[in-house]
Amino acid sequence: MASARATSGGGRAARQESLRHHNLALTLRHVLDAPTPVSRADIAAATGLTRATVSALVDRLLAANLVAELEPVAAQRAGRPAVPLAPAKGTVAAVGMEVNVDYLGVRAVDLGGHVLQQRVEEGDFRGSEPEEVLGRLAALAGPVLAVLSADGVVIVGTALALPGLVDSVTGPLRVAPNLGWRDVDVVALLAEHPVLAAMPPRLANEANLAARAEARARRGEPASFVYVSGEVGIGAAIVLDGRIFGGRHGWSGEIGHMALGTAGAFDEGGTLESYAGQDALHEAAGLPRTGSAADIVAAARAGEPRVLAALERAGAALGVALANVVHVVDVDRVVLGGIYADLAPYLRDAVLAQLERRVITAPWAAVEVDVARAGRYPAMTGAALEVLQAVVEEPAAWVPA
Amino acid sequence: MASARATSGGGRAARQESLRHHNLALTLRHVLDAPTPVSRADIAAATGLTRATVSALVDRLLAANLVAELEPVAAQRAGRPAVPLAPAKGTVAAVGMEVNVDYLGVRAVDLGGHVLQQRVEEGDFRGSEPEEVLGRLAALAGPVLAVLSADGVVIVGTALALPGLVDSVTGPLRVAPNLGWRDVDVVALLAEHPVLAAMPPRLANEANLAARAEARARRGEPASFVYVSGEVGIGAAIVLDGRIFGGRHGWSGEIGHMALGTAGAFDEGGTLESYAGQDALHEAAGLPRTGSAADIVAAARAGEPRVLAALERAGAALGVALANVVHVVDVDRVVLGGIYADLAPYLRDAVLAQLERRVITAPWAAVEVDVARAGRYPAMTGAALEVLQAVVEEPAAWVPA
DNA sequence: GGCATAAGTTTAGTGGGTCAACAAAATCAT
DNA sequence: ATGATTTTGTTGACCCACTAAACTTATGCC
Repeated sequence: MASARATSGGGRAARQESLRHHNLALTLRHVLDAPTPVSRADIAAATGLTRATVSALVDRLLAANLVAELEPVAAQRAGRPAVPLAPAKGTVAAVGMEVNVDYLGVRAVDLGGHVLQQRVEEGDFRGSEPEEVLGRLAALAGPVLAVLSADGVVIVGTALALPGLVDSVTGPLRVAPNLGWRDVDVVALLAEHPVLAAMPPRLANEANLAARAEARARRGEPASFVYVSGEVGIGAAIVLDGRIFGGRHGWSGEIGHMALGTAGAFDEGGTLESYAGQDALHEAAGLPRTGSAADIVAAARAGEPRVLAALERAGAALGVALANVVHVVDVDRVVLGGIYADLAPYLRDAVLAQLERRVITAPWAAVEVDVARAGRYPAMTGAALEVLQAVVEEPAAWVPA
Repeated sequence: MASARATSGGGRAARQESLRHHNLALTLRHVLDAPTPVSRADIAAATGLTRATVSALVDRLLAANLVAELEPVAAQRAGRPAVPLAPAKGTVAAVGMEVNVDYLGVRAVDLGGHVLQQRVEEGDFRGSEPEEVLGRLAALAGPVLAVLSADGVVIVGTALALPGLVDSVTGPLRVAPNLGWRDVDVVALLAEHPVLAAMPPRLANEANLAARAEARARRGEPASFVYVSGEVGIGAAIVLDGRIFGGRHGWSGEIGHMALGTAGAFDEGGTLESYAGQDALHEAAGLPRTGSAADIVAAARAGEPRVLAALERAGAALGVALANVVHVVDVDRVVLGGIYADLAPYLRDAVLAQLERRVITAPWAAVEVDVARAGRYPAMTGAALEVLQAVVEEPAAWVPA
């Protein structure tokens, strides 16, 4: 498939239909990405299409319930008032799911990004049994899907975020170290539960999906950054112009395993995770190794010196690793997510210091370090957005003939 | 520009014309990428366009001298024999140039990838004066351009490969450590020479352009890899599905500055370049520091133990750095270029060993280590290909109305 | 109420495809 | 040799999605 693309040069023949598909997607994106409702005339002006064409396209989007007309607001200026268009609410949605080390959950999101339904269960899933955990997940998904169906919501599909390596080419979860899972056919196990049998999820890495949610939360701003997801493991995702860059198999951003080196020589020493992972942090801070992230945050807020020192050291390690990432992919923004978002006040300076010191391009393009804005459980939202992406890219498939 | 893209969602309105542009480019790519001449019917079958449409498109490409009809060869099977189509030879070309530490040169390449003209001058340009060096480059370019013009070749444009950081957004060469150049407005300096005044080159990093030549040399094969360019500095380029991934400013792949850490803690120690760069190699091998790469190759072939040990150590450092790259961008192939291509017999095993040991995804997708195949001075070829890319992507601009 | 202005719709026209029939040039079969 | 077969490339009727420009609708302003 990928090699076919490579040989043929990427891209199929464009027919008349392709034109319409392209412009339909363009129009839809315009409605979805706009911070405030837009009119047909706005879309025409922004895209370069004529108003006639936009009208025709919008009609199709309305018929498919992807877009809705709002009540006209009192116009400020002369002329016929515009009909505001916005993403349709609660008509088309996707279901994002997540299994992580200390929680699992299900979240339904519509095209406008609104959460329609949600169920989350906290717990400790280290060294858990996949069958049992996925059973619990299915139990959460059941009522969510039931309510959506009852409300007449069209469910586009489902996706599941996992804290590990998912092979996007061939399917299975290869390994999720902190769950203790290895070579688990997650889709098959979930398919045993009737509620999900008809809707097999696509799987993806937690960090990549969280980054998608973060990209959406930042739409309108420069959309290229490295998202760092600090949990028990450390994942990252590379976002370029609003698109997640997953790599050949979906395994990009595995910075937790980056070699940093310590004593002796470059070929000895630990990985980033061994310096800045949650467990390493607990240990360095003198807290119980299996504690939660909240422990560290509380201790840091209380100003405990040992904890603050541990955080500064972790921040430095993270900064070195991120400098390497910046050297490899040339991005000029880092977004701290997961536990690092909460710990940012105690980490950020150390991260910035290393970036400034090591990144050779820093004099011309300083690397900025931001805190994540996508809210709690971003990977669940991102999983839903991942599925909705299919609608955004090919709305024609969802439009009645 | 980039933010406008981000807000509008990337992509302009498609009109009827866009259809033709797209299909024209598709058809041209098919002729260019095919290992052997193709017929109109072949293109139709491969692209999904009808033969009628392909005929019309090919007529335009013929009129523009982008494609040529060859003499029919004796057909093997029944039916009217096909008219073979191939990239036109010597009708349309681009000029690639390069200034590097120990040579500079100019090379003209046509759409079929054939070298039409070439001038190379060897020398030592460490700590050189930009004005003088660029003057020499212009002196080489003069005759090349003259011959092309005399032959009636349409010159699409020029590009210049440099061993340093070129800001692709705002223009100037920021820094080329091994030339000793800093904040040089290369385009302005070259424009002072009449031959190049009308054809200002676009600038890019040497490794990125070399990787483009390598990608072309491998067309038809899986086209995702990391290209490592070992010269005095160490650069890399990330190639994904045949496209060079340059990053925000064109500064991706700066792995020479990757922190590997040595004694003490992760925040001390050296960069990859300090372990595996050409100067470091010379020093570790006990050869004069300013020697050439040929010295090392000769000594290694002679089997000198100290040299072999130095190469193994450099290979290990490179392997650690490349493992980091693989973790960040998820590619499963490394191509050794520059001096590393010549040194591959003595480095490769050490690189592979580190990759196998450190890359956590290795069990499911082993990272392969290849040797570059793009020949001598790949960045010159790549620079020309970079310019020709514009024709390949938008042939409509070069087709008479 | 009339005029200016802007949003959205209608209708004719155009460009670039498809489809099907046909012409051209070879091999194959008798 | 001659006609049947096969494949390539071309021709012309048709179709679809866009543009352009006129028209209708709905407001603000004087």
